[in-house]
Amino acid sequence: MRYALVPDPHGPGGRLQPLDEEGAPLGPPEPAPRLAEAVAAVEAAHAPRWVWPTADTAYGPLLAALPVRLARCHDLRLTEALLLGREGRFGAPRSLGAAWSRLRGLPVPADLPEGALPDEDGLFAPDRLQLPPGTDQLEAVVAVHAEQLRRLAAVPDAEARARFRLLVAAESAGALLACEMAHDGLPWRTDVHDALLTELLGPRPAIPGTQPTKLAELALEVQRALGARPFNLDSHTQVIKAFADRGVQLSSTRSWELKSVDHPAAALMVRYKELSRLHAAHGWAWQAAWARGGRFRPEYVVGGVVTGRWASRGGGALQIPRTMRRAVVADPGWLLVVADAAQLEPRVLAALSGDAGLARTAAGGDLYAALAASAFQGDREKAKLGLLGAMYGQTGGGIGPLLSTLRRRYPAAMGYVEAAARTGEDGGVVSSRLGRVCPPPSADWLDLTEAPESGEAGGRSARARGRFTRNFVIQGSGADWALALLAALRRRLAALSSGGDRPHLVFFQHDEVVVHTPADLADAVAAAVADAAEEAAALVFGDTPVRFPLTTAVVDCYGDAK
DNA sequence: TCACCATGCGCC
DNA sequence: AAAGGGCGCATGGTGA
Repeated sequence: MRYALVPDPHGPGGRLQPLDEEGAPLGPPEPAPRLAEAVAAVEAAHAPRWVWPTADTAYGPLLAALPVRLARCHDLRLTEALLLGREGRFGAPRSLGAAWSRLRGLPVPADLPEGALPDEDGLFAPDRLQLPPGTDQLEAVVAVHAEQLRRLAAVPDAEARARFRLLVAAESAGALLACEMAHDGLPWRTDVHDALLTELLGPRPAIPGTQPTKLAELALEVQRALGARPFNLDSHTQVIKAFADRGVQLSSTRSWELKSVDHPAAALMVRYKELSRLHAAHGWAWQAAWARGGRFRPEYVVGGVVTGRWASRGGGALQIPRTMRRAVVADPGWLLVVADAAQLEPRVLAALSGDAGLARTAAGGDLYAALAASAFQGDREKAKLGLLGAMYGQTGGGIGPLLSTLRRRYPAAMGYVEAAARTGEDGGVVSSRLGRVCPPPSADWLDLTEAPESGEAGGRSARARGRFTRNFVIQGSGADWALALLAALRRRLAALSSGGDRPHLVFFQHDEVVVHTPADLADAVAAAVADAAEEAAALVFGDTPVRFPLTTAVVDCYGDAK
């Protein structure tokens, strides 16, 4: 059973309507003055698939008042985007209003900029959904949903259709989870974070915005070592000039270039940049903005990356420096289960391409070691560099011989990524395993000023797009697997409880999950993660000898995991 | 003054 | 000859 749900623009109410599996109404709209209660009752009775314009507008605001977590949903906006890509209309507006307008032959409104809310209390307002004035929101939800189900049924080839439906379901499960993680937050010990910052940067400046003492001292040391007048170390041009004045030519201030420079100021400069970045990106200002009340609450953007990876908005959730993970500490009586997929992308390549030889190296624990043993005389570093280079489209850096070896030993795997690259160079589109389609060539890829190179098809930008599509099939299919993992894990975690407390996912970063759990459930959670990983592999890749093992740690502190 | 771009670096 | 994918964010610098 399915249930359409729309919240009222203001207040705690909304409307529901039961639907059959084809999306046809099973009854009239049901007004719900207290939406959370009505939803909880329906969930208990039917556990339907909830259909709404977007999870962040319909589910997110409901969470505080909702006594249960909902099992399944169909997010119209995310599904619309997936369908549009598949139908060759990548990037067309995907709001409820846009989908409704296409259905009715009306002018299609452009999407609002991501994250731009009209105003605080306009969060659920119909205008955010871009519906034409006077349109009944519930009617639009029901109609667009039914149409999406028809479009899903129209995907040719039964296997591709089944996989694409899985993608739609997993993407929607991700939307539920993203709302829940934003609501629950990642445990963040402000005092530990403070101590860490103080240790590295000196005491917290009394006046916010002023430079911490250790940064100021380092700046002076750099200037002294260069015998320079005071200059702004945060300005590339001033730094390059200061070094040039001492006869050190820099083409940039990148740390790898500074590290290769033989001058005492260079090392100091590198240290300054490291600390300065920490201060700017994850210092006290960041803490005040994002990590108050013992929780870091980032906003995740499901499908925010074209490959299907998630993005985040505000707080740099997916770029927390490793050193800062020390501040992520489980609540008393709770633990963190940290699990990350070991060498996900090469395993994805092995499973996608069906390369029997590569699959053998991916049947056990350390893929790179197995690869090294069979093709690189045991040199693990070479094996890793070569395989990563093949997946990213790298050709320089002395990697040529490694690629030749791989091409000889693993022709199917290398052929797979090379075919994807050729498709991209020729202007075509490629898909992930579950059927997420990459964007077509855009103006970015068409550099008309580029000089055509003799005897070669396509120029620099064509090859750049080839590298993009080459990587898309891997990164996108890895994201498919991760979404399936999340959905499976979320379902398994919902079945666990200890004295009314439940484990919940608190962090997800491409191929890594963190579960915050009552301590006595930690082993059960670890087992659930392992089971979910296997389920994801079977769902996404079917019958494959490739294993997708996880490295799992049960810890008090995120910084202690691996 | 504001919007935008370039640089550089954190994560995968 | 050389040629590495995807992001978000802070800062300085530029031009309208």
